[in-house]
Amino acid sequence: MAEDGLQVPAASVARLPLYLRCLEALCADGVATVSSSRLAELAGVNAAKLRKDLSHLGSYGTRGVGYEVINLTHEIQRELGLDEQSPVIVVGLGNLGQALAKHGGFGDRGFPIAALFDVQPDIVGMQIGDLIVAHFDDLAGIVAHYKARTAIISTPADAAQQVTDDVIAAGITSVLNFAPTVVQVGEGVALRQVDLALELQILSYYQPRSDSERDTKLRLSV
Amino acid sequence: MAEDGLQVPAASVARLPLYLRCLEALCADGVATVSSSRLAELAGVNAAKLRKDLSHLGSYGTRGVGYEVINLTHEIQRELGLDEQSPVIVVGLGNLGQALAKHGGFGDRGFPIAALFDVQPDIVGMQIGDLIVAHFDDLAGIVAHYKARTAIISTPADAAQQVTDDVIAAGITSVLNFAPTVVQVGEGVALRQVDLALELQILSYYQPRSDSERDTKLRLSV
DNA sequence: GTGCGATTGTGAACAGAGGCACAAGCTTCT
DNA sequence: AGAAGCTTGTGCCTCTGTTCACAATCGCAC
Repeated sequence: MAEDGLQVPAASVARLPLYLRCLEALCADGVATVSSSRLAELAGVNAAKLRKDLSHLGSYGTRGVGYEVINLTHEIQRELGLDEQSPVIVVGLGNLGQALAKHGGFGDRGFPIAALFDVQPDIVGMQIGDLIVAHFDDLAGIVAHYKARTAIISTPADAAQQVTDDVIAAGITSVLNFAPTVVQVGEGVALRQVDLALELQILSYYQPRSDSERDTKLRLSV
Repeated sequence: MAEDGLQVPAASVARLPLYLRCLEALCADGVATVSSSRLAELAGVNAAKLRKDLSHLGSYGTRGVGYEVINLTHEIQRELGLDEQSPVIVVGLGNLGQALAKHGGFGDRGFPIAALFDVQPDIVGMQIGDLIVAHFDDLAGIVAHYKARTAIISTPADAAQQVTDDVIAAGITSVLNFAPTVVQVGEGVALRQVDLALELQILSYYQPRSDSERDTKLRLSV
């Protein structure tokens, strides 16, 4: 099935970066070869699922041996389009936005932060890390200059949709939304939404509760 | 099917907080009643799916009319176990941890931050928001005192598993892990993992790419 | 060169989630 | 009271995703 060009299932795509992170850890430990069962254990998934996920990007394992760590790393990176750097902008530099801007994990993984935007007078002009916060009015030119394709939205909820529309108009094609609201994007724009408080509420359901009509049986989440 | 006590499907549970947030917005706008199609539009989901999700917690709609906003809000809160406050601790107060600690969205939604922990001498004792960062050695007593059940882990990756084991030993039963590594928990502990860089890598796959063997057809994510 | 233990890749069965479409049931209007 | 018009709740079908289990294949030892 190698090189068939057909799309990888969304569920598999969502796990590939996880495998990648595990592979990088193995590589750092000097491990040259890894079996599906070992890698699956590290990633916390079923081994057969991992093999099927990897099979979508071709046959890069060796039967009887396993996967060559470096090789598999590169294949996943290629499949995800991580072979080149992709500059990212951050819009909205409140607490969370500032933390994201200072967070080293993005640049390390091929997503250097190219520019920061806000509209608040006390935030525009502020230095965060190596960057100065620009005014959102200057969005279009800066996005074009850095060829940024991805935007992280960490504005208040009521600004998120407008900001999303604006960054898309400026040429952004991927949006990662941290604002606590649903945003809509048109065709051809990829979107992921992360809501921190929402995660806690989901966890809350799985809390043991003996108080009321709910049975006390525990259920594990993923 | 009301009050049947059977578990709500995980996919539905993950959406309930989303509906809750939309309902709160409607309530703030003074809307008293909402139809499944309107609420689904706000939440960005299919109306039939929304109705099915809600049906898992009983019949709280009125045919021909819709759902009473306040009533439905309370039913979802009850189902998720949000009727009482659930104190949360944060472990690891680097950039991200500090932002999470200062983030107002948790306390507003029933998850007051009860205590902060770190081990770095320059961070322990620091004031963040209203709280002073405690040393992780004092974990057990503080968790017991506040009856905290949920921990947010925002430590470096290499500390995450040990910290997770420790907080569980101290009585925590829900873990929200932001450290960029997979952590394992035993039976009876709920876990969710959020990795920010991972989200960008997933988005990367859906970027239009004309460079290589990949077809250029766009695929939208959720 | 042959056999053996290990591991991949995948067909097939299974489970879970999603969505259509419609009957049931409520409200309102005449 | 009866009819009309909505909207919910849900049976059923489809599709996606997961898991099992095993044949195919590899490296290595002898």
